Amino acid sequence: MPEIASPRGTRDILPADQAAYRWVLDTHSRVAELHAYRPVETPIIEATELFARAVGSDTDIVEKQMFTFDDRGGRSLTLRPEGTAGVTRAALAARLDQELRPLRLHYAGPMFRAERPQAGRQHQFTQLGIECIGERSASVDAEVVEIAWRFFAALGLHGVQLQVNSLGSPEDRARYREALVAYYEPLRDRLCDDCQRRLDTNPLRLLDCKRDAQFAESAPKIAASLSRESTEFFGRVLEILDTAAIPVTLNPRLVRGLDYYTDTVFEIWHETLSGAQNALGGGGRYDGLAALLGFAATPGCGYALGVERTIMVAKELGVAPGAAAGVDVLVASVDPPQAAAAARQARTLRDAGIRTMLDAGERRLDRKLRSADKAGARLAVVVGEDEVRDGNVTVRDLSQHSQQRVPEAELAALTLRILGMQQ
RNA sequence: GUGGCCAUAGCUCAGCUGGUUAGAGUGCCAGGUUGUGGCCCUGGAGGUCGAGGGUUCGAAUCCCUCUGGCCACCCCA
Repeated sequence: MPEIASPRGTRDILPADQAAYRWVLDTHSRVAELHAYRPVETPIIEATELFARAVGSDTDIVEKQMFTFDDRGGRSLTLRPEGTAGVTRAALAARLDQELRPLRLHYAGPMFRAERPQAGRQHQFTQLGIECIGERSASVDAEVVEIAWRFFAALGLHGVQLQVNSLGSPEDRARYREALVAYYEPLRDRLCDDCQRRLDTNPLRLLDCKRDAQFAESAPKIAASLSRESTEFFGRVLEILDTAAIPVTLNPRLVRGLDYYTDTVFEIWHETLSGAQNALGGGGRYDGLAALLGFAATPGCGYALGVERTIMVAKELGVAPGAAAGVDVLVASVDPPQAAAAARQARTLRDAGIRTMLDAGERRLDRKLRSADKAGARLAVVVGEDEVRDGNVTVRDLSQHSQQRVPEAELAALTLRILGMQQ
């Protein structure tokens, strides 16, 4: 019988990988909370309708990338492909925006998309992000971009590049859409199959088609379709970012894949990611989202970043932490009769808050010490016949090659002192 | 979803044009040391050669299907 493997496009996050994940997640929580964002968690499954309405039924995500199934009552559920729709639903359903406005939230967790997997693209991946809900202001947009920027700075990730654009209001987008259709319609026969379809379903996406890039060059620019309000709004966002010394690249062709975006949109790119998946994340303003979900119109702005891609880049740059030792002290018995005594010493150390591994098996002492090394323990406590007879323990410093025998009553205090921990 | 490359011990890989019981390094376990690690020596375990089917006297090797990984496209995290 063949062994059971993890499903296609999924990965186990094994102990050796945990340090890097925690580093990224903890750093993000810290940076977000430094900006007064509070943590929130939402279900991994949501009503399919949530994403159909929020993300847009003509988007790739909803068209072909969702894991959707019926529950026993025949209701259609979907494994969340992104976080903003769920967080917005949760916040507005709980009326949190009526307690505090704007509402600042951060989150992290697994997301699911059924694309063909490859490096940096999995069926299940981890995303973290923030949402600022309830205020339309340039200052909020700049804050959101700045938090992303500061997050990567906190990780020591150099070389991130901010791509920024404005899509304007829904009306602006509609106008721009018309302009694009008017421009592309005469060219229809010369467009690729995908683009011919996009022309009818989602003309904005024509812009980032690589095959038809030649036409995009002279296509109408979105800036020309922006209302005065949106133009000024975007101008203020850029101004604040400039004041904050956050370098941005204006990219008029940047069109985010999700329908709910309005006005400011941005992506974060890194050159070390292979060309196809060069985005660490992206975000923007979504003033129309709440209404799409059936709530009172409520503006919002946020971003989402890929944890696995961030770790890939961090490893590439050599700034990711390696596997962390999971133990401080190994307590080893010498012969079987000392097993109980060794267990007692281990309990003493654990009561003092020291990560302690007990090895009271029947292996030879030298093998036990070898394991202690491998596990990354800094100290070994040897419990043999003599120690038990005299009420002592031998405390060996594995890096100093030195050891001392002390009364067992002093074990915890001595260990804490050597480890540099507070009593 | 479309196209291409790939799949041999836990890991990194050998295995010539199909020919007996599939190898190495490393890791793991044990012995060398009546109780002291990172080195060394010796031995051992570990593979239905990704899975299933086919061709053949004979398949890790050739063919088909499936599964999975990688790459490109699409798009994004």
